[in-house]
Amino acid sequence: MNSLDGGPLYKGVQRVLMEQLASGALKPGQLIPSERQLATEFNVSIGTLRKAIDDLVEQRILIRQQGKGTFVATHDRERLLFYFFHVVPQKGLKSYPFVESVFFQKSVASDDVANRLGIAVGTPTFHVRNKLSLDGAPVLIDDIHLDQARWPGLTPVQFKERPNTIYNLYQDAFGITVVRTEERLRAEVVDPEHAKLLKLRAGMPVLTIRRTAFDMRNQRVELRISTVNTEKHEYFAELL
Amino acid sequence: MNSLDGGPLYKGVQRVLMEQLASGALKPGQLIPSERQLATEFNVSIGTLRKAIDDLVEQRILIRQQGKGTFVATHDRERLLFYFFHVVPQKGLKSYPFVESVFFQKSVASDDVANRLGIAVGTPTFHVRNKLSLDGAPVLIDDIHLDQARWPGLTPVQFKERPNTIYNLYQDAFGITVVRTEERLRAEVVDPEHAKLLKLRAGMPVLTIRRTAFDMRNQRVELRISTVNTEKHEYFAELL
DNA sequence: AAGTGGTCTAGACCACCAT
DNA sequence: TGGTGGTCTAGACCACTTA
Repeated sequence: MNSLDGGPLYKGVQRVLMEQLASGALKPGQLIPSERQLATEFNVSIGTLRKAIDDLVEQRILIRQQGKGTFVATHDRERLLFYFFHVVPQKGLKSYPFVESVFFQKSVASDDVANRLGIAVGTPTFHVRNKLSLDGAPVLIDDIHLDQARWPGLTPVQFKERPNTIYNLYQDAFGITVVRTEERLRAEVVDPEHAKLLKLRAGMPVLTIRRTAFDMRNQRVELRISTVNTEKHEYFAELL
Repeated sequence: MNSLDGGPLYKGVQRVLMEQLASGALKPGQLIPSERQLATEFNVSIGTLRKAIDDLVEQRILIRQQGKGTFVATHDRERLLFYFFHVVPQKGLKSYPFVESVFFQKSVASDDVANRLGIAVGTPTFHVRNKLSLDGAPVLIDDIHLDQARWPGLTPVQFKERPNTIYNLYQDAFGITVVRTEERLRAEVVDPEHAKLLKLRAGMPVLTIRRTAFDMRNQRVELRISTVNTEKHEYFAELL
């Protein structure tokens, strides 16, 4: 009776749960009803209900904790470092970056930015630039591009005085959760502006990462172009 | 009775299956017994048996086909292109690379190679260099390093006249299946030898990918250093 | 002790594939 | 038609957390 059907039963349950998550009816950090409760609510067996949740847990949208319950995932520092930050030292252990704001300005979408965000060229955007340091030295420049229409009233203060990660800010202030990203990497000659910030000589190679982030409804919500000095660091990925 | 226990029952079943796969008792391409059969053999319920297989299917070690059965995965061209080849055109569709052999020689492990393969410096190795072209132009140089002890009797002929992928050769000729890789990427100035092969000017930036491949027993079996011209192509990764 | 997720059972029925 | 994997049920019991 709970509306959505068509395919398998557990997929229907999954869609309903996903919609509640995407709409904000279930908020990040919140404890969701127990499996037994949900099973009776949806009028399915506990096995089917668990199967519906399994996928969401695998996508790290929900987090199961034995004895406590199932929670809606949040974007904490740890999650960022583990799943969304792929620059590591060539030697030594991964660590949290130290972030400094370079600027926050209004802009309009260039050809490249428009294409990657799926908006029209010339659409008003925010352009945020941050400098990230690892082990005391600048290693990475982030150029973040956002559609103004999707982030009404976003201010530099929010960006600069945030205690947590940027994805956490998106989640807290706008109810938008990044669940998936696509990254495209190239080797390029460093741009003069970036060279200065990274304290790199002109003409040196840098790694550029163009990352498109998607929310729970699979909409593009952010384009981030990272420029990385890979003299002492590198990009790491584990692939199946 | 089937030996291995300790944790959950389905993990035990999984370990036994995994051992049969790693030892070659179950070979790539082969149809494994049906779930009902395995369930009675292991003396577990069908649900538990399925749960044991679920993980292996997710790791793409087994492939389920409704109505037909469950098969041991093979390294065909499609799998390679989809899961182990991440260089795509900046514009247009992904395509199969055209591979040419540059050389096949015996060598000894350098510092870097030894570290990444987990062997001692100076250990005898094979060093294979291939040139890969996309859309008619050379884009990528692969430098493959293998521990001679792990690949006894490997010949250039096998490498050059192989109809399929290199991972397929490993599987057919040595019974070694690559199931997981780690990749580390940097931007570097192109090396003169590589520049010539890629028809790149000296001093241009290239993307280097250091990939370590692991088999089913989680042993390091191959180091592949790819040097990529990213003027018209790029490295693509989708991340959760 | 009560509530949660994690494991396991012993089936039934469906969808798909080969013959 | 018979065999396969895919879905679903209605429980039971275990491991863990909190009070």
